[in-house]
Amino acid sequence: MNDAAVDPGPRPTLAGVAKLAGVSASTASLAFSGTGPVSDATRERVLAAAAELGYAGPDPRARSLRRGRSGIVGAVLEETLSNAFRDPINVAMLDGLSEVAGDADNSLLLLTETGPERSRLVDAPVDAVVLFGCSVRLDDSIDMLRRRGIPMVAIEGKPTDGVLDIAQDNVEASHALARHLHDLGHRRVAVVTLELGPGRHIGPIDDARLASGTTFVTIERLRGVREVYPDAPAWGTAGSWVDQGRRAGRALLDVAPEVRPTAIIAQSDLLAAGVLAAADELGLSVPGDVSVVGFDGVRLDDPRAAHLTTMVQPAVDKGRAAGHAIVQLLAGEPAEPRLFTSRFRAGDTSGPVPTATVGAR
Amino acid sequence: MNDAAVDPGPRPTLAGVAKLAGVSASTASLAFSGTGPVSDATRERVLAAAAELGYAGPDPRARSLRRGRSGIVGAVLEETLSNAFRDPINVAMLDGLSEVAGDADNSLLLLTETGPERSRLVDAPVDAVVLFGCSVRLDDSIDMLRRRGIPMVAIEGKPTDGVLDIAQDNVEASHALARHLHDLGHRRVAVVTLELGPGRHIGPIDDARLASGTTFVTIERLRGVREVYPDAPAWGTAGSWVDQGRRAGRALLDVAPEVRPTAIIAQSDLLAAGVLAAADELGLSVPGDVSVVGFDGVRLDDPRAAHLTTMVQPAVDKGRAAGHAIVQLLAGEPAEPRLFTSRFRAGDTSGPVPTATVGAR
DNA sequence: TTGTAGGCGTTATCAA
DNA sequence: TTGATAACGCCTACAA
Repeated sequence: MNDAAVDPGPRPTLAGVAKLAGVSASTASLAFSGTGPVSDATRERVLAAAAELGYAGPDPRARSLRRGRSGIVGAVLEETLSNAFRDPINVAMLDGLSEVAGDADNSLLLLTETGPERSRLVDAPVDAVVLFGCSVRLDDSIDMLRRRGIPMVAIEGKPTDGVLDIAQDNVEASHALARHLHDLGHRRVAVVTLELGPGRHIGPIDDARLASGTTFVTIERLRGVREVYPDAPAWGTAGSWVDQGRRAGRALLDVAPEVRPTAIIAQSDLLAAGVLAAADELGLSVPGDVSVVGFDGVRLDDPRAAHLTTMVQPAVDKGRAAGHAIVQLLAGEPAEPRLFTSRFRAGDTSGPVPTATVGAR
Repeated sequence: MNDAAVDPGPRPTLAGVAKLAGVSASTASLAFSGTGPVSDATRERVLAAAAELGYAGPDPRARSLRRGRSGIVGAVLEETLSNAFRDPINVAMLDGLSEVAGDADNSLLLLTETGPERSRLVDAPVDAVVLFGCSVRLDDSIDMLRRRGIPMVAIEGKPTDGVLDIAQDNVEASHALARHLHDLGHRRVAVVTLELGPGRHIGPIDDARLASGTTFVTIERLRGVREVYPDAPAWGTAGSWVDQGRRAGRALLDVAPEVRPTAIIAQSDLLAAGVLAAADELGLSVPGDVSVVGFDGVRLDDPRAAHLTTMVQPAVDKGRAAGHAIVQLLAGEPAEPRLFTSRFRAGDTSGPVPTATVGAR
């Protein structure tokens, strides 16, 4: 009749299917959801009608309004994806979360709150949210979500009211690393930090800068070191990747031997790998001339960092714990905050302080 | 009056805010969306009422039903996140996509279709979908989405009806790599492939296995090599990570010199890095004893692979292109398929065939 | 500039 | 086992 075969017309709806099948919309709904009692004959008829109309099942948007659930968990990162995922530790946490969330039929929505622009976070149809390290910048959004009753979990975030905390013993673990070096006799020790926020300032961190820092994990890890080395100089990086560590390493190590640190504590394994590369380029032997320790305990492909002295943290478990917490909160059950502990792993990148620093080489 | 201060009661809605502000719901809606004419006084009143009730803005679920848009783009991967993100090439593509999608106010929903279980893909409130390499396994889901009129874009997928193709010159690029080795005199060349699907079979790939393979990119890249080396043996891996390449390298190289390949073509840079590690462990020099080439042109931290001979592909651009296509399709505009080309990059891991294979070492 | 009305597509509740 | 009814919370013509 009509030559406009191009326009498929309005998409079929459940109501349309029901009409064609000669049943009520509610019955058709039951036929699809599998919930509730429907005779086989009726179900067949509904499915046949659906096939005929090319109906692909209930519209997820309508369903989520009606049910009050979207099946989506927001994963909030404060970096671009390529920066965040450059470090395997983040991928591991996300993987653990994804596993548990997936088992509960939830998918992950990637939310990168990278700037101060109006955040997509508050406009996203999420049932719950996991914050991967959250800084002050997000406070407004967090407020909105709290008002909406959206359960929130933070992994290594600054403890915040109404946000369940999945924490890591960053202070103690960093303290332990520093202790390890102190026991080896090191007295001139420098720290290469993760991004301190806000902004991506690269270079020495003085007290004023530190006081204005926003990234909780960076501050905590530095604190742990300074419990042992109160005056340890800190070098801030733009984030956890090898290049940044290399750059920091060159800045810290390419100086006269008598002022050169005998050990460097990097706040991540990736940064440590960069420091090792820098030492290599400067002709310094590790741990002969300088000791290097990392943090995270991730598997690195770089052979130089294969046996890094580091603190191993249970990253996947942390992600899983966040997932479990979310699932519980969504079920209306209470969830407990968690504190994960790191384990010291001795490698071959740390050793006794060089006996004669001056003139050595 | 009531001692139940614990129950915040039902969440406030736009209607509630409107009532408190003494305006109609539609006016309140306008006050929030910013669209349309509202007097400043009224807006103030509405916002004040919202603040008083703790209303955090329109419910995204209701909004997406009403508007027919959720602001969500699905990113479909066929692996666990940690596997997918282990290779920087995937992260790069995702980053490009995220950039463009984000500019258009869309967020990415991570959908890992890792098994044959009922897919979450068809139940997710997505406006559009980007498939990262899609195999036959997804055909049913793709069908559903097509019926629903959800725009789909595939990056390096098997060309499929109704799915916009963002392609890569995999055959030609692999051909070029093989040609390069052929020109250097190599005649005994082996291939280390990406996962072939279905399943994660590791080991030699014979013709029957190849015929049952599902992963398009793997098949294409192998095809390109076989145009030059019709009989090149292929070793299948479980995926693109260094360990897999190392394992493949050991299997292929730890044999008598007279049958050992003089060159290995890895289908990714990560796999190539693994092959280099294996060669190193076996005491083989590169490219003295064996040449190794990769694919992708990603930046690797492993110093051994710093100057890998490879084909550089514009991964971020591919992700961006997918994003642009999605944005156009969502706007009802037509979008063109794209074909990206790779660029040969000579490194120091490929060289002339060893003159005396036998007895060398 | 504001209000009224209707519906986006489902599903929960209840009664038949 | 099925059907009628009523939301879920919002937005957008259109009328006032």
